[in-house]
Amino acid sequence: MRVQETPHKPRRQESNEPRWLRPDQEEAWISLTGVLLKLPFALDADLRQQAGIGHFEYLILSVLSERGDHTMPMGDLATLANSSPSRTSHAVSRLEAKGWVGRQQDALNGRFMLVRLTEDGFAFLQSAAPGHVATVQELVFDSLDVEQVKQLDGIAKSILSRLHSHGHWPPPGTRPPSGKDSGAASA
Amino acid sequence: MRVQETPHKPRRQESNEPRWLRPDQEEAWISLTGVLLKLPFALDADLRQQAGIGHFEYLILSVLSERGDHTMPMGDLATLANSSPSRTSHAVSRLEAKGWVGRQQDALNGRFMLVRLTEDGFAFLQSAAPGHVATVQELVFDSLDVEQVKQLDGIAKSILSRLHSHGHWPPPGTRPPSGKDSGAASA
DNA sequence: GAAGATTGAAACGTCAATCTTA
DNA sequence: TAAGATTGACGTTTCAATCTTC
Repeated sequence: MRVQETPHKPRRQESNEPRWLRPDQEEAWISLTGVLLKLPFALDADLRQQAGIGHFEYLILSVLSERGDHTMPMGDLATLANSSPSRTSHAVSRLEAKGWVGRQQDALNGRFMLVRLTEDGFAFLQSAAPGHVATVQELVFDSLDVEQVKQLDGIAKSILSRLHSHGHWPPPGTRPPSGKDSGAASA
Repeated sequence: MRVQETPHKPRRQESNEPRWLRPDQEEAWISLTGVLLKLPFALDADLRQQAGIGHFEYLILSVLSERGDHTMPMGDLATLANSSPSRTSHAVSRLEAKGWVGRQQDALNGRFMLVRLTEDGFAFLQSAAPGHVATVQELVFDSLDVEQVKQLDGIAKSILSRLHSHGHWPPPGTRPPSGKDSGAASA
């Protein structure tokens, strides 16, 4: 960003005046951009090295593991993993090839595809989790005090809320989540 | 995420006890993960639709435009764009194909490759900037008060600082930035 | 026909290997 | 031989088109 493209708050656009960023917003935006580009890379690299799996695939296993029966319909999985149906389906295919998840049609409604975490998948997750949690602690939380953690949560939730209400999410091809699960994977 | 893989703060690892996340950290982490996955997608999609260019390529043009001569060595560009030399080189090639940047060897030291924003590239940037800035305002800053902007900047800078000091950045193949430009693209 | 999910091709990012200049 | 940069192959993500079930 350097979002304002600042070189010149150029000649105002003839028609309607653009709203440039305030200096403090500008600075925060540059910092945020750094996090947006670097942190996912670091998480991915670390996880891939420690566990041979990407951040997003890990997230899928993690989401599944939180269900009592370790099973969830594809669409809900996509929503909770903050992703598109397509991306989720591809990732599930990869995980299936490793034997860590299985697919089966929903017996009650054949349109739903149920994704299930296998025992091997669960065992893998258990082995990978401590290392990943340690990395998250080290990279994100060790440097934040209790107050900042609360602030971070509030700020992130504000942004996510805007994203949804202004139609920048979800991506095309997504169905409205079933039940009360709207918005962020926030619980 | 759901980083703790919470299903079970399982039997503690035999050797050394993993540090799970506190509940407030857990919640903040889920929120942050949502931002990490959704915001870049939204920025990319919006920019690609409004201007036919990706977020990262836009960032490159933007960084170049801030130099008085609209020119910068490849390595510095990579650092300021929060990226790897390889990714930056690929992106510059794409921009070059569009005629928006040019490459030329540094006359004084032939190892450096100077990247220059062309007039067409600058004109494009000027046309794309207002729309992009408006999106950033809408998605990120419209919902944050002055206090939160300051908090966000502090939190992001803390995370970036950790990333660097713990060796999770920069990516392999990067040279130490020239001069005082270490760390985040923070100004 | 609409909802849910998948597929394949194209675009992008990463990694390791290579090339060039100093 | 080291620094800076590039290249190509490979893996992942996106987008649009398709398939299946209701």
